[in-house]
Amino acid sequence: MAKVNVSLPQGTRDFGPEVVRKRNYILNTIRNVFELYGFQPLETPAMENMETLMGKYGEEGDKLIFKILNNGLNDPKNIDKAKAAFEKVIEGKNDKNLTERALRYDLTIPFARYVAMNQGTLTFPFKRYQVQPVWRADRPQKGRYREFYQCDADVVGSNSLLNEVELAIIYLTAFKKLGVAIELKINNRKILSALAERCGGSDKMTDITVAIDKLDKIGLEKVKEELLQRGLNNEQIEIIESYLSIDGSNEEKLNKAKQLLGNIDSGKKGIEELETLLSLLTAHPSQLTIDFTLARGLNYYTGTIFEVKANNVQMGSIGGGGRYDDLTGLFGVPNIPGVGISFGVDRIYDVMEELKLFPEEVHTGTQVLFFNLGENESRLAFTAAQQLRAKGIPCELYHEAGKMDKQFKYAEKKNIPYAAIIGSNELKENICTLKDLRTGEQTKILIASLPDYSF
RNA sequence: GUGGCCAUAGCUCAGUUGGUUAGAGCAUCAGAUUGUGGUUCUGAGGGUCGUGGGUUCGAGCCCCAUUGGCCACCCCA
Repeated sequence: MAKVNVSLPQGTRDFGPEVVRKRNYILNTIRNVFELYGFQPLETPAMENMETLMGKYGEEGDKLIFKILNNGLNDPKNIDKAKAAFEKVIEGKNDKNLTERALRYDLTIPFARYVAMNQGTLTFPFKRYQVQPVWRADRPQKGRYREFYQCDADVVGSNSLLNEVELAIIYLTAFKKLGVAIELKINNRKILSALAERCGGSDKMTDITVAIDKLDKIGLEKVKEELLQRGLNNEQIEIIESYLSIDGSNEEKLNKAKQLLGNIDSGKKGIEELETLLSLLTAHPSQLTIDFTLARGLNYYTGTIFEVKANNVQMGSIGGGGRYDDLTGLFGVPNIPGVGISFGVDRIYDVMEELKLFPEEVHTGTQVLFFNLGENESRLAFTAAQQLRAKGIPCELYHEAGKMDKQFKYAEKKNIPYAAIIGSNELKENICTLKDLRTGEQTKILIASLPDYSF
């Protein structure tokens, strides 16, 4: 065998037939739930103009954007410009003479761009879902890839909390259908901003959220250390500590939060929103957890924030989202509020694989394999196969007359449940030996009645 | 971007303090078996030991570099 010396770019993967079937199972399940709630599909290009993406994901995010080199850099008339641009890029600045396009980093910003561009023609509230790959120049590790799919649903043009309620139910419904046990964590950015206000100023907001988001990972002491490093004083840290130590049932947590932050406008508003949300979701209490330590990295969130954690498995969040007041403002169209959620498809796949949650049926494609046992036999088999296909039953005719041994093994490997054997004996009587390969049982039936058999 | 561990057949892995021709299981192919697979038995193919350099009489093993994988940090889905 020739030595194959090719490889894949770091952090990317091929998806073989089995894997694609499982992935489609996940995606179709989620898509169906989206459709059920009136969301419409949208697709945007793999690449965007650099300025659409830059500066939208924070300093760290900018570094992780995959940039696309311009064409024609070696053209003599461009060489000087390209060299100058390269110098600038080395200094950490982008330059259009070297790169003016980049691969999309998430689906939310391209969506905001789309809404901004089409605001005149869209019917609001506009509800869309989008399932496409995104790219990040991150170093791969467990549950983290350089190319991965996001599966987002957003509603823009509505301030109603009803949207949050529906999105929460979409999460719960989709994961229930997939058989994945989850906890849906909820918090509200307004509460976090009230906390920042109590600690001396809204300019501390980012420092506080970044630090407390790590609580479950590094523990309280380390969080306090980090807060100190980020320039907060002991009095302020004490307030944050009392905030973080809030525990109990959702109701108890809300009461304690009221005592701490209820006299600040944004805190009061945030707590009210959480209360309303919970009161509308009373049918699903056990999976909903208020988590005041939940902060979410993306800074454009302004209200409710969500995060989905799978139970019984070591894995980062498998979904997240939240409300943003003014995402399209970035593209010159202010005052279009929105709220959205995202499913981490690749991580959901890994979780389902680890917990063995894929149903048996996802493996089967072809239902019937017609054996090829000679020229005349296969002609008849071919006709029969066409009749089954006309009925919508996926089937195959073995590609050449070969040993039965081989044909059985082919069926076994492809997980085909039925073998239809038409040999010289069957040919004479116009019948077919139909064998169920899972049980080993076989029956003879008329070829003419094959399309009516319930496979 | 920073750090740790790893890389031997298609896959999972052995390979002794550096020593002759690098092994096993699974998988593949062929035969035992001319119309009944999954079991069993027999046999075969398959490797410049990730790549490049170095040390040595001699390197799969030691050293350096490089690429890739896994894991942690940063960040995130």
